[in-house]
Amino acid sequence: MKSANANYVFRALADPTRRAIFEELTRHGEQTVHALTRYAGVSQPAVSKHLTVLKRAKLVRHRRDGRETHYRVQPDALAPMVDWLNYYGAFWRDRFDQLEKVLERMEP
Amino acid sequence: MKSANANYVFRALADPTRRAIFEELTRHGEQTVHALTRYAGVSQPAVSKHLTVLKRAKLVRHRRDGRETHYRVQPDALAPMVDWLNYYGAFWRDRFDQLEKVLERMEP
DNA sequence: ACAAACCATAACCAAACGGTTATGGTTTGT
DNA sequence: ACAAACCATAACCGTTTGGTTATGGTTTGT
Repeated sequence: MKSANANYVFRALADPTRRAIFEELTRHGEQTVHALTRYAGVSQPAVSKHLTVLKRAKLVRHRRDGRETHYRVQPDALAPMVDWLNYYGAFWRDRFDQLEKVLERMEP
Repeated sequence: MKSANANYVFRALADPTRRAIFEELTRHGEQTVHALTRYAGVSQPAVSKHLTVLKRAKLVRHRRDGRETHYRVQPDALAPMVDWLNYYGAFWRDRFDQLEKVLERMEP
């Protein structure tokens, strides 16, 4: 099995700027490269390159609309990392701690 | 909050060789550098350096015993990554998919 | 006592990385 | 029609990274 994508996902999220972009897209939804550039604190080409890396990992999708390109997260792409943690990382006790948090969020 | 360790954890696990070492230690328990070197397919100094990076992220601990050093995983150190996934990654719908897997594994 | 085993560190190297500025292609507004 | 806005790509650059070989310090076995 050993999804070749797992590598891309782990690599993509290793960089803090890339994580910040992903986090921003998660919190505030779809955004243009321009908006992300203002947020990220680096140049526009740098943001474009980061988005390319995130795209390679399928962590984001893009949608062109005229002269602007909107990016949004594709959270399913985190599956390899989640699976990896299920397997090698988290033990049952931790899992259940997380489950409690999840349930708390469901019925506040 | 923003644990500075999260960076180290994400970075450490970005490299496939390092992930392989961590996986090996998780599956087969504590091992010497020599054993890990045979497994990893790179030179012994390379393994030592990888172990240093994993140590920096607190993903492994070492225990000296005579001339050999035994390494073992410290899975708690994965907490920042688990937290991150809880927060930015998986939403509760996905969580339930995972939960099913967890339950399947619990009672086979 | 001595040779061999185990490991970490140093020194070095090519390649990858993350950033920059420059440029060009579309698209939009006037 | 034209200038400006938006984005991607190219070209470039210093630093980091992942690997190597060389070396030296402990520890073990004989």
